[in-house]
Amino acid sequence: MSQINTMEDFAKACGVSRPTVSKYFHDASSVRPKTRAKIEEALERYDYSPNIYAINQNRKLTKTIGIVVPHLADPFFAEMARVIEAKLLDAGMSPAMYSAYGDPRKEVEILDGLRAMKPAGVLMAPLGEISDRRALEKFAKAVPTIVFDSRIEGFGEAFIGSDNGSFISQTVDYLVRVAAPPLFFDMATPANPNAIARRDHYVRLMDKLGVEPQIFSVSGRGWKFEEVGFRGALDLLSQGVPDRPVLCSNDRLAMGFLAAAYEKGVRVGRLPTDDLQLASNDDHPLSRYTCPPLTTAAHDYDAVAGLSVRMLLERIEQGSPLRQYKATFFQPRLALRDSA
Amino acid sequence: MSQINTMEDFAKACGVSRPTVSKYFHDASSVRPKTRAKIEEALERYDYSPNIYAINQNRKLTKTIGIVVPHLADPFFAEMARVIEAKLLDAGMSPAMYSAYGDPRKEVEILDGLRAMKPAGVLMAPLGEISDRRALEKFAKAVPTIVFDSRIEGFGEAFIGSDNGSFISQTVDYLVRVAAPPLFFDMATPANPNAIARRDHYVRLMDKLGVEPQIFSVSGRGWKFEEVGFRGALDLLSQGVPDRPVLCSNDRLAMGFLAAAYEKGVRVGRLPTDDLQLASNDDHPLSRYTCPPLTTAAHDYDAVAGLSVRMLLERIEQGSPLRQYKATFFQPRLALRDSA
DNA sequence: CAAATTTATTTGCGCGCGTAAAAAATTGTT
DNA sequence: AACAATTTTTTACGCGCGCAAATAAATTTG
Repeated sequence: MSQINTMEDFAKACGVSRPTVSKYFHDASSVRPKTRAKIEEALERYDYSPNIYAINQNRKLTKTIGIVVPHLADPFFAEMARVIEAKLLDAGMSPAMYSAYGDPRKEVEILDGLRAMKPAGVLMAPLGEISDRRALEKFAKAVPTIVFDSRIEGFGEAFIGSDNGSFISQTVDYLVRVAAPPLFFDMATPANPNAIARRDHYVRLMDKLGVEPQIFSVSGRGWKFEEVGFRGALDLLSQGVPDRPVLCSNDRLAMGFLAAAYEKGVRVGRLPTDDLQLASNDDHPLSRYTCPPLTTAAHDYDAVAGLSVRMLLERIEQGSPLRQYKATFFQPRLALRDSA
Repeated sequence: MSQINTMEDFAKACGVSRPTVSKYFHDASSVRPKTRAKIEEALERYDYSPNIYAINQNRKLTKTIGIVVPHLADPFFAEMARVIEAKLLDAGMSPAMYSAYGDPRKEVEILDGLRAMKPAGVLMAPLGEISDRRALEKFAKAVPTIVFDSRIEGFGEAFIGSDNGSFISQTVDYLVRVAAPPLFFDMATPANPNAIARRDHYVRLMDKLGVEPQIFSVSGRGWKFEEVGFRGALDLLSQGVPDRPVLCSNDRLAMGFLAAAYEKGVRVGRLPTDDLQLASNDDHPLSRYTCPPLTTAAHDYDAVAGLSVRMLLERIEQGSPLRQYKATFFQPRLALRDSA
């Protein structure tokens, strides 16, 4: 045998029949140990690997799992995608990662491309308000889809995310204890449903406390949150230092805020000598290394990723859509650091 | 026609023959405008798309281009991958992104998987010293590979990156002008070839200046550079504030350093009232938002990504390996901010 | 050791499309 | 209108493997 190109060739080289080799590649433990040894021995010598295109053409169920996030250059989603990918690999699946990079048209293109790949399932965090809802729903009808982080009603067979209400109530409660009801700092027109929910919860919480909600909303679009936070904080601080703590909708805005405060000479921190207390949400991977380190409410990355993967795999194994839509919200954990 | 599943079905629905439809999908402009109109009209009504597995099985040359980076959760590589992906999409290719997440075994697995996909080519930033050199070289022999950012000798048909010497000489030169020859702060055993080159250049430069090189190397492995920088700086600063500026090998280490300085009450900045000047390299996406904003040498992200893509596409079109290995190094640009 | 059971082999069809060659139809040219 | 040049159709084979049914061999059981 000069050159091993097909499974036929390879089977001959092992002294085993082709269907048996096929079975082996589908599930190595499904053939007798002796046969398996023969195959794996030949595998060493010839480094043959089956043609994935021929395989996937004939299998109705691919081993591919799509991971779709709104923006991979956002460390939160990068970290999320990393954890999910690792868990999928552990389960023997082939993850394929895609990022819409903030563009809803790109999001649809990704789904189109994904559908052509006949994936076993998809784990997706949609862009949010700006997503093409109809396209997403149509996709989820054709491909088992579990949604994480950003919920869109009517899309996907299940949702796994974090409890925005709890984010806000934990951070607000802490700030109230150590200082006063905070000013809420966010983007005026956020695409992300979590951002919207957080603002709503803030208002509700202030109402409950009998305090007038005070919101500073920064205009701006896209995913340059640090820049938005920076501009907004510059604007806010030029009107004087707030007489109460500031709660940022998310850590990336808070980082921009910190940069602006630094530039303005406003000392952020929890000590009596500091000018302003600042808290935030998400526990962005870098929030421990800001100056000062951010007090923030932390996502349970691993729990969200873990349950998302488990639910998708169950759904796939089961072979039929989940009986009913189920939304799971994990509780954040307060990460007390020095900014508030 | 109840359901359009195959190209055969679709061709019938257009009133065109199957080979013509096939030709259309390969190159839409290769069929007569009238025929093209017929096909595109039917495309609207039936939203058929050819089976990618069947296509790729029969084509020797896939349109897939692999993008492989050492760690996607590092904003530098996330940004790099984003730009490269966009450029590939513009060129009509299908990018597939992979991250080794710092693990050399994973890097090899990615390449194995990639080879099975018969990609037209691959753009790769290898892990560096810890990479399985032999596996990489073997891969590059089978698949057109252009290497970017981290150079490994003997691997790939070309290299595009940034000029480490120029990084160091620009930052050092600036620090010498405004203060004094800097202390160099880096990781003791970096995997990345750029880190090694930067330290070498620093030593050479100090020699040229007739100054004793002073290096503070932090032990630590992996990709948690902020943490390493933080620990190292805590250690360094506990011995007293250096009497000269500090130059960090890269921005992520510098961010950790800044956090440590903040904790220690050491004021970093360029003003006379500050205690320490700190400069760095890379122009990490967040380095403008640190406190103080980092003075750093900036990669030309777009130039590196652009040339990498162009060279790979040329190589693919040409159909044969590049006549000779060519390494291109772009000049960094000094980003003067407030940390030094 | 024979029977029952598990596992492997043989055979052969089908997946959806690429592609080549020859024949037919369409278009452009004089 | 007649011819040449281009484009499309027809026909038919091949890609590498999944998968199913029948048969044969190996293993386990009594």
